[in-house]
Amino acid sequence: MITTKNCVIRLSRYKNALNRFKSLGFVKVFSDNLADAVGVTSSQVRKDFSIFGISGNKKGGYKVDELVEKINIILGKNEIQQVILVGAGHMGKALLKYKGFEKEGMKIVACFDVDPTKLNREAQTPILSTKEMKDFVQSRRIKVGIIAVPDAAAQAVLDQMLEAGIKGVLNFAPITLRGAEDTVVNNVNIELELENVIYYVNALGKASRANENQDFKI
Amino acid sequence: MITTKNCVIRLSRYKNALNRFKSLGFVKVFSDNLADAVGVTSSQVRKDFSIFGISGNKKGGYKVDELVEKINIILGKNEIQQVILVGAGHMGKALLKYKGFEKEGMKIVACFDVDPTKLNREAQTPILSTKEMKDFVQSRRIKVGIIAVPDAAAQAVLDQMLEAGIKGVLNFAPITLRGAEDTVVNNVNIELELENVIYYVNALGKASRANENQDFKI
DNA sequence: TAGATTGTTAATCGATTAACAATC
DNA sequence: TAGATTGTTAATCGATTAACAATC
Repeated sequence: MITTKNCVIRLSRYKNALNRFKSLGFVKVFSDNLADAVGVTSSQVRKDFSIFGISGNKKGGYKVDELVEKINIILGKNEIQQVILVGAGHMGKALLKYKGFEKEGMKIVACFDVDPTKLNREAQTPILSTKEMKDFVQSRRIKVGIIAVPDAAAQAVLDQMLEAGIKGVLNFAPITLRGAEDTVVNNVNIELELENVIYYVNALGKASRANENQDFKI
Repeated sequence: MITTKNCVIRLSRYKNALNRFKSLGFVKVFSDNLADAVGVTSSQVRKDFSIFGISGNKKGGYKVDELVEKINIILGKNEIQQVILVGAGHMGKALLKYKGFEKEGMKIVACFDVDPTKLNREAQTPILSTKEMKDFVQSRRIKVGIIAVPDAAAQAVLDQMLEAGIKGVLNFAPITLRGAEDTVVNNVNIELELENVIYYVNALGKASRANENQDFKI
């Protein structure tokens, strides 16, 4: 099975679009509907589905319920995914309180921090000492973690997580981390994303001032 | 000038790597050094630079200071970029307190929320009523904003921002927003990013259990 | 100079799209 | 059936990489 990063991300987007279709009462959808909703071509939709072995009905489109179910299985959403979080700073706390994860079947089961003043074992999601992380991860066989620590600490935290048995990491520290062979690290660099927006705003501004829009492609 | 999304993002990464090289005392770097630091090929580095009209010295590599300066100008980092934030919930507050933006010459100058209990005009970064947004944006000619509101409110907030004159938006609401012709919307969907990590962890797990690693490409 | 590195062109690679046979 | 839609193959498009002349 050859998959590409983009096509997994699109699968998540199809799922989100399908849930919206479902709440609108749709029972079946065509590749065209999904394409419009996600902003891709219908060829792309059918191609993506064929990569993951998802098939619909010739002429009949796809049944929304079945399709959501198939995608959820592929994305591992048929069971609740337990995730740990390292870093109880501003970003970490925001993630802890974020409702979106549970809605999507992902649950932060514990948070870890090196700062003793931040610990709180009684909280709904306990904030524990980073020293306890390895035991916690191993006893619960947790495979996924989130890093929300300052950049200077991020690499060391990643090393500790991988050593504890974590296989996949979502990193919010503004430094590109790279994992080992059989692990995944997904870097979300907020500064960089904002920088990117600023670049295009300036580029668009220059383009419109010079009437050269056609030279810009975003 | 034909540019691609990826090549602007790489430009930010080069800049970050260069700052690290600088702090290590490097005066000049070669395309090879940057390639290693960012995880691309040296061809890619030189190609990217040529797209942006950045040139170095044949044989002599690139002078770190000059290169950083050139990249900063391209990315619009030669002056402080004023940004507004809409949404003073958990994520919004975390972004307000986030130190990384100012370090990178980007400053959140005001936050807006519809909830009157959240307003705080005296805070270091004032939290104002969303009703005041348009005036604020127009009088200060602000072009960039961040959305950190629940998904159900996101589209309406985007419309208000564009109407006020905002040209570029970084959206953290878990719904893909699309802007108008001459605007940029960059969607950062945290749920989707975590979902993506989970997919690959499961895929790697399956691959290693089945000894089929060669069938997976990430 | 000889060796090394840039800048750019051509080749390769991969991802997207168009087209269409199969078929309901 | 006729019309419409899937699933897949082939064509296209764009991005990355390799190669190398220029040159310091």
